[in-house]
Amino acid sequence: MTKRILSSRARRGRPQTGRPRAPYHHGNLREAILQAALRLVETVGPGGITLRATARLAGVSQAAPYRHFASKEALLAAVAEEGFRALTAMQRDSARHQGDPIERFQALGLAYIGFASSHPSHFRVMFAPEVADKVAYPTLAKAAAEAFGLLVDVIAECQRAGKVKEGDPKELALAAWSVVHGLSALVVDRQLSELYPVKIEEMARSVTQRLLDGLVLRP
Amino acid sequence: MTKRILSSRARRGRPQTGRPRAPYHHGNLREAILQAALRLVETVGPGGITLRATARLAGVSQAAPYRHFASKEALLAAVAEEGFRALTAMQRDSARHQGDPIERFQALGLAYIGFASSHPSHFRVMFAPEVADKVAYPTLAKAAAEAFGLLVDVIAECQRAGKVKEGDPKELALAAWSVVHGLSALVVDRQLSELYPVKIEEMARSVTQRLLDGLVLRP
DNA sequence: ACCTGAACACCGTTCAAGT
DNA sequence: ACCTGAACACCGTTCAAGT
Repeated sequence: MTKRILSSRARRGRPQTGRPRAPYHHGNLREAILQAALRLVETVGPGGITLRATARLAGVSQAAPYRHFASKEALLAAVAEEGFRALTAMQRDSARHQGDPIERFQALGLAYIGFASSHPSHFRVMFAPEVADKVAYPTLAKAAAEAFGLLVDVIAECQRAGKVKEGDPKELALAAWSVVHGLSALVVDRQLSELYPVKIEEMARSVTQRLLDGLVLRP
Repeated sequence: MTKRILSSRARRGRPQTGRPRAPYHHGNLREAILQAALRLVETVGPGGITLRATARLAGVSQAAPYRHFASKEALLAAVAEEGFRALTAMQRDSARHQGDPIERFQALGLAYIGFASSHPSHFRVMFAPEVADKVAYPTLAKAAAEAFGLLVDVIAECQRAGKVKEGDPKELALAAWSVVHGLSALVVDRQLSELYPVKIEEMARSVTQRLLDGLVLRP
């Protein structure tokens, strides 16, 4: 407790004598606050990300974030948006190296679960109730839709190549999203720790395989 | 704000003159607090369930809950446990009426998604990070394991009836759990509102069908 | 034995005031 | 135009004191 006061005081206090102060945060305070929030998510978890702690970490007063974010919710929405961007990038990257569309499809799923298990707190913020209102956060909605779009596209590709059953690719993508999201959520929420003590990657492969067994066209 | 103060004061104030006070909460305060928390979860959502509000609703002082719950986390764990019990009951009930094991299997999945979509806040508490530590809450872990056990049992039944592929029923159950949990989580976290505007039940059927296509034995 | 009141260190948010 | 300080109404948690 005492420790916390001291450290926060120290961090947010006036700059140490000798070091000149940054020029009143030359315009990119929004970015600095967002970066601070992203750092907090990774270090202290979703519960520890408070507006005041973020401001402290960014070296500004507790009221300063309100110049750039309407509320804590809006800050969380920005954090979530960054998460969807990172997820999309990871997925795109892992699919790029696969020649076969079925393998690209599986790579997307594995990358999704990989992102979730390596960034559990960030993943949780992406699906937190606070940011569920997509109408209020259209750029977040767009970032989320882009990740989903990757799946739909690859499934359509598989169908064109005659490797996956016919049907609305969006519906198939929803089934696929449900499995990988489900496993990710169970891992992130630590529901599987004792129930089934195998390695995550192994589970991911087995679970996506079960799904593929249902989607793949058998000659 | 003023409204909130008044209403909380009114609720937690001394009993109105005329009505005799209950006999110092004759021993079932734990139960009363738990019930208050369950009511709060349904009415104000997971974010609104605070220890102080729960105490107010139960008509006791803010410190009273600590006699029965070690922390807010412990209260949430009790709420989550109740949730798993209710889920198990709903699932058991919906499967009871099905003759065919495959249909029982599908009924379990539909009941899971049904529970999640009709009690989204409760569902969220059941998988909240605060209660993820199963070692700290063994009775919660047991309640959660019981729900999973239903799935494993039905899958084993399907296998015995020669209707589902061979394999570790736990592994198959994990795949099944992932799909229904995934869809439930996406629904609860309102990820599907615009992406795919069909009714939840329809999605549930389609998604579980996709899974079955992968598990069912084809002659 | 069980509960209350008051206190402490936090929050999110607002708003007048400073540069 | 952008940020700070102080304030307000909340929290979770602790602890001496009451019945």
